[in-house]
Amino acid sequence: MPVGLTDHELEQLDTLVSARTRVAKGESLFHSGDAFKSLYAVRSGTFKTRINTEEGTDQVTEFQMTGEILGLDGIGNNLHMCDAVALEDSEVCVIPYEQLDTLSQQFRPLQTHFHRVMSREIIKDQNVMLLLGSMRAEQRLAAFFSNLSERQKARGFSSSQMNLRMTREEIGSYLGLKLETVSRTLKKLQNDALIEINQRHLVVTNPAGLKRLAAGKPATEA
Amino acid sequence: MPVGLTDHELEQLDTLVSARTRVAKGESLFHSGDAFKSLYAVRSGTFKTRINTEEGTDQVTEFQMTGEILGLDGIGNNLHMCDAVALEDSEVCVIPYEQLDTLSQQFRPLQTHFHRVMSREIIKDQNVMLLLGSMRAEQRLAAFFSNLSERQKARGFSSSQMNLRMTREEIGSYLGLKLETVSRTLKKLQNDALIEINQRHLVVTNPAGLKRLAAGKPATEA
DNA sequence: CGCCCTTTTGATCTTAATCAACGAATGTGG
DNA sequence: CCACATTCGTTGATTAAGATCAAAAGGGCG
Repeated sequence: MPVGLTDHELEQLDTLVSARTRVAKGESLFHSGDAFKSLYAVRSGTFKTRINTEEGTDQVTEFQMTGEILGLDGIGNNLHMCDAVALEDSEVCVIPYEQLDTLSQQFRPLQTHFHRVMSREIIKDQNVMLLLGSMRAEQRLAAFFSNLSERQKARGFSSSQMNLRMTREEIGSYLGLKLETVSRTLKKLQNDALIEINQRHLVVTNPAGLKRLAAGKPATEA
Repeated sequence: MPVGLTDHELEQLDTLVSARTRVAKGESLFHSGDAFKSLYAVRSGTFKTRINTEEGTDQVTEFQMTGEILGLDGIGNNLHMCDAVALEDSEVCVIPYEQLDTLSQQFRPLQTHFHRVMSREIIKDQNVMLLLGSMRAEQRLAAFFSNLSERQKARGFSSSQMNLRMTREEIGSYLGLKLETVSRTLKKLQNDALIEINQRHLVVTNPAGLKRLAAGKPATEA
């Protein structure tokens, strides 16, 4: 976060993220249509965001882990456009948006940082569009696990071993696949010795191969 | 745009978007990997943005019409993450990002507006994710044309009749379909009397039906 | 322990991709 | 202005990937 601030400024920044909320597994942090007041930073746990279709079905748009921001889509219309649901007991920092905006006016580094966060969200979404628009099932799952693995690593956890917090159906919803396809494709990845998966426990046995597959290359070195 | 500004402030805002650039059909405004310096607002014409995959294939992420903003994905890493290509002879306003940031610090309404623009980009992308993740070909094209139609209308043009600026392949790339599928599906929509399409000339003969189809309902009223 | 949710597995069907050929439009240079 | 080349679009036949339908096995939790 920004540097070179006075004590008073730091204090203000501190108050910005002082409020915390617990969200139990299965509970929602906000719903689509709710008035937008705050962004949220995940302090612990995992969330999914879910967009509702007119048909009644819905689709997972993102999984958020510790440190990631929830609610950016609310700014546009002062309304949340998705549901945010905790996949396990979780805790978030509440970031009142008015206050963030005000502080951004005062501290340019905060503004700069915030713009980057928003832009990176756009970049991330466009990468998902790429995945959904042009990858096959195997590639999608390889990309998904590679991404999870990197995010785990960035948080100081093992990149080769983790417990998935989401069901096959949620993974499928995010990746544009049916849960049966997810299950079958996982087995295929396991047969190819890229991963080992047992229920929710994932072991990445061949990270390089997984990454190559995600990039559309054969899993075995060319 | 913001109101309640002094003459001096208005002048500054004026200089923000004073520079214009022409981009000939087929030419690029920027490329993926280029240093990010400016955002661009389309003054006239049409662009596509295109993201490159590691496999060498690429995918259209967006079509931009008059008034829409190009380059938001550059902020995150100070690097453009996509190519922007003019689909016809076009003109853009150059918005130097440094300057925009500075002015945002001074004029809160500008900051607010800019945040909304970014957030709406996120919302839009997530709607595309929904399209790519869970709609069938017919639905995707119905949604695409409904959207185009609305945007035309918002610009004061006919919502029922327009000239497409993009090829079948570009439409397919954007919608996650092959060009042959686009062609066939267009014929199907035409047979169902929802549209008439002749080369690039599109007539929406049944906008309500098209919208229903886009929403996953049957095109004919229930 | 029993119930329910999740996951796996199998058989079949549907959609869109792929391969292939042709026709239509656009643009270029002579 | 016309002949040619090139890009773009349509159409047909076939294939492949994933969806769907169905059933059973495995885990977790009250």
